[in-house]
Amino acid sequence: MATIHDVAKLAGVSIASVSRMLAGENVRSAEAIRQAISDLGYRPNASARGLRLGKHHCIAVIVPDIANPYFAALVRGIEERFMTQGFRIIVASSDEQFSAESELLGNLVDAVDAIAIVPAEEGERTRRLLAALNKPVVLIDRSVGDEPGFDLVNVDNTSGAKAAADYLLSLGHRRIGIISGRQDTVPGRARHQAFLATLAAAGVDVPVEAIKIGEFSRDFGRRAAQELIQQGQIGAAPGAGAAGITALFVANNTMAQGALLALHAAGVSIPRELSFICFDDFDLAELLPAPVTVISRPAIAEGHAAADLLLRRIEHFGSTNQPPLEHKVLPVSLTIRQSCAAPPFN
Amino acid sequence: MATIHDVAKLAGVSIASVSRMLAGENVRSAEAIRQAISDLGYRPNASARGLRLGKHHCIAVIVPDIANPYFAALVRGIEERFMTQGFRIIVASSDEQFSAESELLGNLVDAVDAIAIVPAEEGERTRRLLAALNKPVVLIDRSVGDEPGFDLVNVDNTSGAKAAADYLLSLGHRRIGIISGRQDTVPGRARHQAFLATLAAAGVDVPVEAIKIGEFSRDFGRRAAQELIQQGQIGAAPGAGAAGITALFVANNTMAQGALLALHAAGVSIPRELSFICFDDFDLAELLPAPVTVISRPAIAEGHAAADLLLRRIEHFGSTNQPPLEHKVLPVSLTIRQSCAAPPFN
DNA sequence: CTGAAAGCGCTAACAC
DNA sequence: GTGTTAGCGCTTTCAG
Repeated sequence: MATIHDVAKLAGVSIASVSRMLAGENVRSAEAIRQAISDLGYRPNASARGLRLGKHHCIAVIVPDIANPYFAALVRGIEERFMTQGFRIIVASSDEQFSAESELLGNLVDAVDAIAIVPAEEGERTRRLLAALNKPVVLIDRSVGDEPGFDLVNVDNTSGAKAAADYLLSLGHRRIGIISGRQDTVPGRARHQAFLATLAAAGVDVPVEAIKIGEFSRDFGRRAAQELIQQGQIGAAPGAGAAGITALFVANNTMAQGALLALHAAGVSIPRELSFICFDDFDLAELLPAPVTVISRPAIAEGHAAADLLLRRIEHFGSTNQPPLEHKVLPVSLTIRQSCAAPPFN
Repeated sequence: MATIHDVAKLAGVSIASVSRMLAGENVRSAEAIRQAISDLGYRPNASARGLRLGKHHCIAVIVPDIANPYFAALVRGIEERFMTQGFRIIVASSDEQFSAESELLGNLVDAVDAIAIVPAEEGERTRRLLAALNKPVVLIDRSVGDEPGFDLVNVDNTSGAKAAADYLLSLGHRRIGIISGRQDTVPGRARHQAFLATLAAAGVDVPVEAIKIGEFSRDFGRRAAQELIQQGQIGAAPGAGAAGITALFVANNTMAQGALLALHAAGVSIPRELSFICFDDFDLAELLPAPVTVISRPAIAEGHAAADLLLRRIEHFGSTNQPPLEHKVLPVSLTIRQSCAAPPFN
């Protein structure tokens, strides 16, 4: 690999001139240097530059699971923005584990200029971990306490859950079930509470038997739906099911897929026996026997927004006038398809 | 950030001793050093180490599109292996563009020790580009010419396509259509040819009107299916369609999703009017009105295999006795669900 | 077993 | 405008 010295020698100048030209300064023998650079196929050594400048032009992106389509799209959005700015992206999956996340962060801090993260855990220890990094951080989708102290991008979970509830209500449903994600996360809590509050405001109470709370995973979604079925909440014989629910809200796509799997296996007909609505769109949602009505959110746009916030903060990092903390909330939208209908008589 | 000097001073030794301890050598004051390290929260600076050693403990992973679930799973597999070995992963999407890929590679080479890549293009110029990197490279899914000169991991496309053809044949289909991906790629070619060859061996010819070849994209899949429908190959009135096809093979998941969308929009009933089978499993394939029968491949395992090959090559890199080039072919399997049936009478 | 010192490739004073 | 030079933090000779 050619170094700056080789270039300087070939061009007949000092290494300083080469370095300057590379930095965009005016140099007399610019042409000769350019020539030498291309002759030698010289490219500056990233480690040396990183060592010298304390900058790496590299961002760490940590998500719970890169194989989850939502996170993949999010990463894509972040990538799109940063690549055009000459930054590299290191992506890693935390597996929803604080310990893994903490280890990853430990390995990556020294190699990156900033961190974009969907934290595995929203507790105080995550906030401390992140703060200790002493680097620009942007939180995505989830927060870390009420006063995170970092920029934050997420979607309007409350409006989304409210829209879902209003829609179900407008269809005439009064006995509604809900499968929610972990309540120690912002999306988990916001969606759960907004949904129930909207129903409550309309005089509709959700009995505890019809509330399932657990991991944001396909597996939990499936188990929760199975329980609902076994309890007779869903799919009881028509007429007999006065106690059962006529509609189900599921708080994210992975859980929804699991629930759909269980519902399908049990032969529950959607929307005839049960109206189904969930948060997050997913691939092929429109191809299902009853195309699923969803609250969709803009994953790629979230990635862009997060990148923009981070870029701004990187720019001002170290200087005294930090831009104020920003919390960007992106809108979600109700995509009506065919998984919801008026409740059956009984 | 604490440096090795701080640690040395606190432990009352020279920086050399600290460095040695870190390298695993025996040192008298190991205990004091360990203490100092943890007191200061010291972690070696990656750039400095990279500069000094010419190694970065970092791998570049380049895929066409990280938002494609197959590639996301592949990346996950690679990640799993490397993370436990203390390597970082830089992921980037090439968008199926040689130019983008080439630029990415240019930006990344100096920062990584090896490259895992699903090349956007399989031509000679990609081979040259990769060879010029002078780093360990593993090709995944696609090759770069007949003599790539790199380790390669892919799946048994031929057997998979053959299995699909045999299955359709065994069901009694004789008029079969195919939607294939770009023929300048290994998977595109292998699947296409094996499928047609298997049919031909059974005396079944596929008319040119029933062969669609294009991008491996959802969009092309949709267009191809639409054409098939418009041409009267699919969905013609029963009895009238002696010229139409009774089964369709689609060569990958994204095209299959597009085709399914078009078929669904046109009201084609699967498998009553048309049997449908495709390469690659996809999320929720089992939830569709007619759960899709597929040839599934082990994305995560491919990632593991690629990582293992690369690890081995990194280890021996520079030494004289290079391990021989390896081409690892992983098996695929036919997952029978309900999208295929015997052809309708007419 | 240990410390001093050289140097990886680069940038940014500093002096001209 | 230009060249010289001092490190960035680390590993690794080389003496001891």
